[in-house]
Amino acid sequence: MPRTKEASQRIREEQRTKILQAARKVFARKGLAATVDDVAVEASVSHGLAYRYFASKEELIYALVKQDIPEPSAGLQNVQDMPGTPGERLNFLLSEFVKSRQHPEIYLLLGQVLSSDMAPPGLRELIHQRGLALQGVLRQLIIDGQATGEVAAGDPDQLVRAIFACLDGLIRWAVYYPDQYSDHFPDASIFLRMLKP
Amino acid sequence: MPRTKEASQRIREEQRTKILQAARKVFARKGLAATVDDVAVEASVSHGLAYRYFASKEELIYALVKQDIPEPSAGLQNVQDMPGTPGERLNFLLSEFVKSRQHPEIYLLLGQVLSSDMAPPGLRELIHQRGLALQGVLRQLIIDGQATGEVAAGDPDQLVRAIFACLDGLIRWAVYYPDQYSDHFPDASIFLRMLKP
Amino acid sequence: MPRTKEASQRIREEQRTKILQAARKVFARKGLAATVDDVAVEASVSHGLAYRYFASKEELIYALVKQDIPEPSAGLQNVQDMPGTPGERLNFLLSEFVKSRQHPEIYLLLGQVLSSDMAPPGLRELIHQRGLALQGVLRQLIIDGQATGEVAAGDPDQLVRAIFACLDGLIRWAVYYPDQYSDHFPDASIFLRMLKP
Amino acid sequence: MPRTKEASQRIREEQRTKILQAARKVFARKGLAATVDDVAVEASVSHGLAYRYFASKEELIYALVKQDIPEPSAGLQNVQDMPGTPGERLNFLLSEFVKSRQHPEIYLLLGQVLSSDMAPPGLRELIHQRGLALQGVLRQLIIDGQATGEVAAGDPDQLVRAIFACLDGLIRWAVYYPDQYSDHFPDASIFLRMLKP
DNA sequence: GATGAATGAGCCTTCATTCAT
DNA sequence: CATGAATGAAGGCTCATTCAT
Repeated sequence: MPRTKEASQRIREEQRTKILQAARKVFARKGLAATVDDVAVEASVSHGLAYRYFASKEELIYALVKQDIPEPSAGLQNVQDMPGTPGERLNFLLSEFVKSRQHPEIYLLLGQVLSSDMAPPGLRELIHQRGLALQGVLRQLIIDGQATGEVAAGDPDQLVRAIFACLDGLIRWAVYYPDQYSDHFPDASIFLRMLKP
Repeated sequence: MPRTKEASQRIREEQRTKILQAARKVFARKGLAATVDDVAVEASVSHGLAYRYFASKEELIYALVKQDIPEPSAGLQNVQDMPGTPGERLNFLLSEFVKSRQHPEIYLLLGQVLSSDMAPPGLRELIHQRGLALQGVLRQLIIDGQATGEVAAGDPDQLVRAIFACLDGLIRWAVYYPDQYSDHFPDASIFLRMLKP
Repeated sequence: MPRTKEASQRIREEQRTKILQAARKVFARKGLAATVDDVAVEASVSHGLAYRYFASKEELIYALVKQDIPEPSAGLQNVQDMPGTPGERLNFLLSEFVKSRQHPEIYLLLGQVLSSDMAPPGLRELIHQRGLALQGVLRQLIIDGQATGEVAAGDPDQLVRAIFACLDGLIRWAVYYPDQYSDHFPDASIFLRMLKP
Repeated sequence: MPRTKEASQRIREEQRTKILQAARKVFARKGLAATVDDVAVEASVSHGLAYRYFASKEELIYALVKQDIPEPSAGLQNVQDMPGTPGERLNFLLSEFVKSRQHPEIYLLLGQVLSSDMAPPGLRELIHQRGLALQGVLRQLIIDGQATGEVAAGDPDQLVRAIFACLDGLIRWAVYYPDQYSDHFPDASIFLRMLKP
């Protein structure tokens, strides 16, 4: 008597999730050159099983990024329409961003995709687009903040880049040296200080 | 008539340099998973020749990092003993650091080494050590600066990490999007602003 | 209420037959490299089920060939003892052979076994033996026919081989280009012409 | 001092030829499912070397068929324009065909490509086209021969198919049982007999 | 000093086979 | 009886490394 449809379905979802989580950890840390077997071992399954869930290593990476990459709408579009001064909204956006990181590895992963030449085609562009979207929102908030005097004068693009760099670098170091970084992950105030007039 | 000892020696050094430069460019951009042949093609030599200068790919990477990583003495130890206020020395140190980057790829390379699992053993530790050394100097200057009121109050470690993150991230983005970043590479002022009281 | 022994038995035989028929179609067309799953899909069962009826892919192939290969007695031995002239018996034998092909795929399958290196050991020999048996009968009839003047003179072995080649090749083409071949499958007369004095 | 250009070139051609010959033997006998390693072992080289000469197993097969498949012009087009009666030209064509086979395995190989589903795309069509071309020439000669009374009456298409079947099957058996077949490979007369009026 | 032919270890992927349900 | 989740051996392919010239 075969397994019930529901049991089968549940197993498939659990395993898929387990493999994706293993892939996140492995690819984020070791780079996309990590082997499917690395992932399988991390997930405590055989590499063969990974191929029942993902047609190829490339598709596994693709599914992982698609699942992990923040939705562009997740607080970006509507931040613009929130009440409060530009400075307050900026504060909110960065705070949210810093707080929302359950999986800092995600950002490492995105970086790996950007820097690896074996990334699935299209993914690099997607990540780039998402980055630009966030950049755009930040940029506008900064310009608005400069108008109200809440943000220091200066080239807004350079300020945006500095923010991005902070985020990128801090996340990176947080993953590699979790002992020293994770507990005291710099809060949003550090970014705001850069923008203080 | 055989080549003179000197000519021979000169050729060896030129080739070695050519290969190392090619390796820097290739490994920094493609990651350590790039092939020895990629490097050889970039250097316009045969892959076989690379093995006459470096015993293995690992050793090539090792030599490259050893050559490129900033010497710990190169302005670190003695910054402490320079004249001027802590704030002035801090300003000087960061300015030097930003200016000194002929090869921003070096920093990408260091990041590749940190994130790849095929890096020569010991290199990760070396890079980490150098980072810690720079961290230490920065940290002390910040503490001193806080004492003189030139630097904002706050956890010095967190400030150091923010600086590092900026450096790391900005360099990374500068390499990947040279059009947008290289010309206007943020100068030291952006870091100093973070530290402003 | 459990199934009765008889119903159970009937189901087993039906399933077994279904799988064997699927296997014939699949292996004959795709070659022995076709997968067990190909067969299971063709039979509309799970691949797991195939293993309840056949211990291995090899055994499935073995059972299939054993079932499909013409029995050596099926009209061979007794053709020799039939009444009529050798020429008449020859005519009868070839006509029977051409007519008896419900499953031309069988012959393709035999060819696949002969040309694949993953065929169960012994099967090749079996097929070869059966071929030789048929050859022997044919050969004797030809020799007898030559004695009576019904068959052209010449090396009987060469004539036998020509007949075999015709059969083999025609069946093959009939399967691959059924539109052009099946309807007008050459009848026995074509073979007889080769033997005409 | 590197090898001279000429020596390198010569080696490359020799090795390429050696690998292609090994591939012919292996693929013709074992089917396209034979491994690249089978080919490499037969050629007494490493499998890695095979990949320096052919980008993939598929391309190896493709190159092999392209090299081995008889040119359509190689005696087909011009047979039509030869002097002599249709019967004489038919005789000539078939004799040439039988004689020209240095590598009877070629025909097995073509059959393997037709019956395998892993054949490079386009190859099947090519082989089919070549077969049809030969068929067309044969068919016309037979029709002409029937007009002059040199060839037996009957459906020309059926006669063509019989000829093809003989060729196909005889070649097959010649390869599998070279002891019995190769020495006494049926000459063209056997085919002509089938066409005798 | 320099080249590129050659090898084989290792990774991606498929599929025969097992087994829990 | 039947299913499909799971495993691992094996084959396609890449690339670090060696070595004859």
